[in-house]
Amino acid sequence: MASVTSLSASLQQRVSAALAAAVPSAVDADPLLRRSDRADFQANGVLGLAKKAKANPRELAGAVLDALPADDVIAQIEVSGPGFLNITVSDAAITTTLAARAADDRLGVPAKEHPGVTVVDYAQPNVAKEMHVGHLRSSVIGDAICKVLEFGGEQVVRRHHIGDWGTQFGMLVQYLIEHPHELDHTEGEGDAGEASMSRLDRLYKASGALFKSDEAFKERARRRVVDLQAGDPETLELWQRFVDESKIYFDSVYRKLDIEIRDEDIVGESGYNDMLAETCDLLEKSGVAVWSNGALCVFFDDVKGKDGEPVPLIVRKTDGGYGYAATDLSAIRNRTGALHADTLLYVVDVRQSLHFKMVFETARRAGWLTDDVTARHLPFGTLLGKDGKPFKTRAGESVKLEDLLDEAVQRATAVVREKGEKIGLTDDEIRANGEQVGIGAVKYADLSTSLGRDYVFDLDRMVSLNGDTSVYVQYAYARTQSIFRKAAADQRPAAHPEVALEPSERALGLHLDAFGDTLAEVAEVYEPHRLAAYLYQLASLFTTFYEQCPVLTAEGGAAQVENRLFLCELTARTLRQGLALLGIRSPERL
RNA sequence: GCACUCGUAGCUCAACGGAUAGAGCAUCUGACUACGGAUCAGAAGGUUGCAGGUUCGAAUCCUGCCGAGUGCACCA
Repeated sequence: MASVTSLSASLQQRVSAALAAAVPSAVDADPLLRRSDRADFQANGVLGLAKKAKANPRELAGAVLDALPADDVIAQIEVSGPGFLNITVSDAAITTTLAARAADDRLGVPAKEHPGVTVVDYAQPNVAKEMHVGHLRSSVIGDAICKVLEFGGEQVVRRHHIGDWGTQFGMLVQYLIEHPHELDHTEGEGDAGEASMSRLDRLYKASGALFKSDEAFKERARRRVVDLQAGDPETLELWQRFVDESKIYFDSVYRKLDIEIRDEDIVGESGYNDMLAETCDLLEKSGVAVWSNGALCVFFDDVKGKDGEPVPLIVRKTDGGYGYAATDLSAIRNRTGALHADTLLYVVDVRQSLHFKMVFETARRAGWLTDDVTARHLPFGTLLGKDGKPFKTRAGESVKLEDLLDEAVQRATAVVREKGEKIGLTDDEIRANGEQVGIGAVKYADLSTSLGRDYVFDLDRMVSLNGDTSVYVQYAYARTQSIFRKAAADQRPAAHPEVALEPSERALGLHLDAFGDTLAEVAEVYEPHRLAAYLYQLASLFTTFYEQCPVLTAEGGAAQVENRLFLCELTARTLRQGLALLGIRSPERL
């Protein structure tokens, strides 16, 4: 259980010290150490420093070089170009560092000594409604962020802010009262989630139609909303049936998506009902919110509408009802208060940016967000079809999430089967692989592009199993396992620092060493696509190594065989761990 | 109208102020009795929307244009 300092990090420290030795005023100067295509690493920091110290950059670089002698770790160091330092590390240093990683079950990745509490708000489907592609991104990205943060030692509280409250429940409950058996389960129904959804959908549509056509029903539905908000027990009980029924459905979709949603983490909009009145009260008394046209509002200097008039955040509506801002603000109070969060993350559609900006600002004015608390909206873009327009069915409806997942799995299974039969997989294995590959492909496509942008959802491409896809990464893992199955009993992984490394081994090794640094970066900026890029690169470096360096039949003798097996093993563990953090499985045979 | 986001290879996307802007797909050329080729090696492909500015150095920072998307009082 020992964390390992990466070669990059230790070089960073040493170059920094050398900079300080050369220029005493540069105690905290950043050496700007980066990977390089001209050596293993390059330090760019000398240039800026030379400017400040009014020194000749190349001379200064020379002075830094003198303060940084070659040793066990640094095989070579030279001044290049206008004043870059190119650094090459020794083979032995690479192998030794990797051996330390292999000896740790966390691959040498440190966990925070003083973890904070981060509340992540993600995966927020709506009760009584079908889940569509829009729910995919929040769920997949949120899940990956939670896992990466948790791995880094952070205490993560998941919150699924489901849409379980609002005026539409008046209509639904009233309809259920008048048609009491519409949510009853029938004997021997197949897919429980699907059955639940079809009941809810039927009821939603029927009640909606009645609401439009029947004035008397409309009126009864309105009165039912009042009962619901007043906490009438019978009404609440029926409302709860909708929530419970929906959870059966959510559960089945999330199981398919291979994302764990725990019941205690589902705290929907209704979960903050008890706080709404007080939230408004506090805002009004503190003067943060004021009454305008009968609504309780918060105004901002820089938020104006089309007519140039200021547009407020409405916490309480003219009819006395609470807007969703009241709910979001109450949730913040709960999260910073009762949950002691010091970071709040919201994995929510980019279209709600302005809303969150206003909510956070309001919370700051009210003192519910202090300087010690970070609140961040992590906005994701819209899914587009191949035509560059929002992803819809031909009929112009939003695509059901389940249909999309089913199709991905179906296509993946077809491809997996073709290969699987050649290598003798059973039918069950093929089916399992099809799910892991298909779902992985969908998740990877979502996680490999930067968050904020819209991205084109092209099932053909992501299940085509070529190029920058999860399957390529999964396949690299399967190959490592294949080597181990093939290895003789006396061929075991073992690090041999004395064995010289081929170029492709060095490249693989240096990249393996960067796993922890990459995770730290991802956790800091909340950008899972950096991890996806890292894993793709790792898989790519591995296949090059695999091609160029025979493992079991290495010519350098037993020590080289062991050392290469050792590289394979560390690669396998790193790939598997990295994919797991993205919520993607690693089949053993593919 | 105002605000936010974004314009990078034919297409889909990367790039923490650093050297020659990188991947994948598609195209072209090579390599298969294989530690399982779902692979690899290589080629070609760019005025980073345009114009200024800051800097030793800009896709990245600043300003102005052009273009696209999204949002803008009681739905969440």
